[in-house]
Amino acid sequence: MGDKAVVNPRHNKAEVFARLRDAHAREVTEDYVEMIGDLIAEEGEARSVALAERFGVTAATVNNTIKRLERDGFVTSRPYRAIFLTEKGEALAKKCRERHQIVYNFLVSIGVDPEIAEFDAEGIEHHVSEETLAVFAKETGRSY
Amino acid sequence: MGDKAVVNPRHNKAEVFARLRDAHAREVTEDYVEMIGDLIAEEGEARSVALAERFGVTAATVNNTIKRLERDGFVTSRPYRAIFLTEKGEALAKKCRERHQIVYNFLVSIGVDPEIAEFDAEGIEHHVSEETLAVFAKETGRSY
DNA sequence: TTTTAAAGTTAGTCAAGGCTAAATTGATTT
DNA sequence: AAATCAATTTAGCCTTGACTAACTTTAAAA
Ligand SMILES: [Mn+2]
Ligand SMILES: [Mn+2]
Ligand SMILES: [Mn+2]
Ligand SMILES: [Mn+2]
Repeated sequence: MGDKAVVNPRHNKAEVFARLRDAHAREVTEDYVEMIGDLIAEEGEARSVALAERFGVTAATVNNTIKRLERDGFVTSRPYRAIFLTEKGEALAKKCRERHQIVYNFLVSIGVDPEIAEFDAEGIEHHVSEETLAVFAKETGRSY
Repeated sequence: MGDKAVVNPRHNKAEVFARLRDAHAREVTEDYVEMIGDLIAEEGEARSVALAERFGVTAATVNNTIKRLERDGFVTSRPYRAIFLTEKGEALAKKCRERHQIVYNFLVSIGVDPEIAEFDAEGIEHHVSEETLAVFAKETGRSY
């Protein structure tokens, strides 16, 4: 009787959180390659000082992060020189820029103030699956 | 002539990322108080072992986190006993549970598969401002 | 009531991502 | 060519959030 009724274990919650932790681990990398790409496009090159200013962190923090990105094959750099994206880095930057734009456009399209959308998109983008992104893209610009 | 054209500095990008880092710092706390609340509701009490199982982390990790939550005034606990939410913890749990539900419902309502929505909502919820949340709530259930 | 198993704790390690302060290098002025 | 200034790097520190391995306590079985 009763039997603890394991009616619907559905899926392990643990899977959800494992994926969340994965997304987490990629966030800084994604924002950096995107920003490095932006800087190269806007100013011709990406310097540490510009990254530090845009992210609001110290030069030392940028240095550490760039070393990590280099280790992971997303950028190349030589001491006291500018930072460049590898092909792998450019590919990721492109993906992230497009994703960012889709999220931002979607938020604005449903009525979120553009200023607010800019804040929220910066975080949301890292947690949007391909599937959800596709829905966002499809829904954007609809007349509600 | 030219003058470097500082046409539209708008707001500092740095603000956006500062807020992102803030949201980050709150994520684990938010997921824990929500989960502790769920466990108390579902099973009468919140034990470490259940938290470890649901988050997919080790018992040691749960222990560390609970100590931090206790330090920050969200929970109380005594050695080898269950974990309880303080009023502050309950208030946060309630807010997070509602927010989580609104995000999840919204995703499903625009056509995201419920399984996928469960994954994405777990991350997105922490990056949705009050303003965006209000828009999500309003848009949910519309006929598109 | 003793034994055993499960739950919880402690100690020690690690990587990411922040910081400050000090040293170094490169670029611009004088 | 020196001197100076800005940019970058290095060293050392911190917290969070993860782990393993070993230990302790509580609860359940025998
Ligand atoms: Mn971002
Ligand atoms: Mn971005
Ligand atoms: Mn969450
Ligand atoms: Mn949640």
